[in-house]
Amino acid sequence: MVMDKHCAGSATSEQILDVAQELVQTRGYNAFSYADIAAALNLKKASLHYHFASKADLGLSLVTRYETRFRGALDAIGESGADGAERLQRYVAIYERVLADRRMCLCGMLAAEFHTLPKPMQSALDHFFALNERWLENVLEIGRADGTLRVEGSSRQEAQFFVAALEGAMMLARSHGSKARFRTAARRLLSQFLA
Amino acid sequence: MVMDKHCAGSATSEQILDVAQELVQTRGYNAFSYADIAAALNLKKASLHYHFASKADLGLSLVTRYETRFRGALDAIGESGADGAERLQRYVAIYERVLADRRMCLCGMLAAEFHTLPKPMQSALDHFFALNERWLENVLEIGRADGTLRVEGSSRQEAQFFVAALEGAMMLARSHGSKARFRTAARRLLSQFLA
DNA sequence: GTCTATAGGTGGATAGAC
DNA sequence: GTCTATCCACCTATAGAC
Repeated sequence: MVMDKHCAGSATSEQILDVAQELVQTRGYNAFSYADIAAALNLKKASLHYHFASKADLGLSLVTRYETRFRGALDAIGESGADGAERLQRYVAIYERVLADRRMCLCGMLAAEFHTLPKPMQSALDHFFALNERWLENVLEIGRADGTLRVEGSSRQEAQFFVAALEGAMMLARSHGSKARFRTAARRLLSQFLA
Repeated sequence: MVMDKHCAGSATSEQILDVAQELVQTRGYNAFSYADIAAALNLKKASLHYHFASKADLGLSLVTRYETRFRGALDAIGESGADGAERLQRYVAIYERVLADRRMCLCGMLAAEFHTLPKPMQSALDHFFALNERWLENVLEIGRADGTLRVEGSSRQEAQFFVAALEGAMMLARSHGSKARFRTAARRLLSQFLA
């Protein structure tokens, strides 16, 4: 694997991203600091700036890495040759995996803080959601064609609704401290699309 | 009208709450400061502490006032003698009114920041959502009884799903800067319940 | 790559004059 | 009720030694 300058992708850089991601998913971008990360990794605050010059850089790396991983999961589904219904179920399964104890979807959390984020992060977020919606739109059309999904009306709008409902369910389930609550809502959402 | 000590409910206190509410709805609890409010009202930071001793007090007042107003709107619907479908439509209309330019539902925004909030605010949030879900559950049962709503399965779970979908739609519509996007999702959600 | 030290700013909060 | 003045903790970020 090729590393760029500064060895982004180094073990330490990845650990920083791991800790930062958990912090953002549980507390949000505006509620975590370099001090939190340094403490978790037994480093000093200043050392973090070697890997990510500014908090904005760190935040952007967070979103792009998240999207890359997410895209990988979507690609895996696409290459599986599954039918529409199976693809949709696996999409929901990705969200369930993302949602650990008190973790919200990284991009769902950042969407709440949207207007306080640096521009590059906002653009990356737009890109993430556009990717999701495009992918889902395609899945809905596949399912409509193969008869495994019941999709009435615009598949574009249905895809947007699907993402919104999932993110909302995650957010509210989290404040109730209940992963089960998310699962119930997710299955409820899924069931209305299954033929 | 009776005022409590400190004249909570005074003109200035209400103005502080108004500004703070807009700030929380657009930026979140962790991304606004007493300095922001002071600047907007041409006051000094220290003066704000006369009305709200701490930021936690201010935050709590924000949520309780919001719930009181929300409850007022729900009561008005309840006393109207409307059928189930009309009640549900009016519930969605409340959310549409809440959503100004870049404003998210106050409690939806705070739900994202949940684990960083002082305990009293967390309890107030739980209370708000419990109120909403109870009220909605009742409406769904009314609609099922009068034949104006199509509700399959547990009305409790359907009510939770309804709130989650609305909040999620609001959050994502906001990061796209489009109120229209929320309306589309809201109508899509409504339509699946209308008989 | 990580450290110490520090700069420069902002956060919420308090004391006391008016 | 609002002000000035101040406190202290914390923030992001930088410079330079090791």
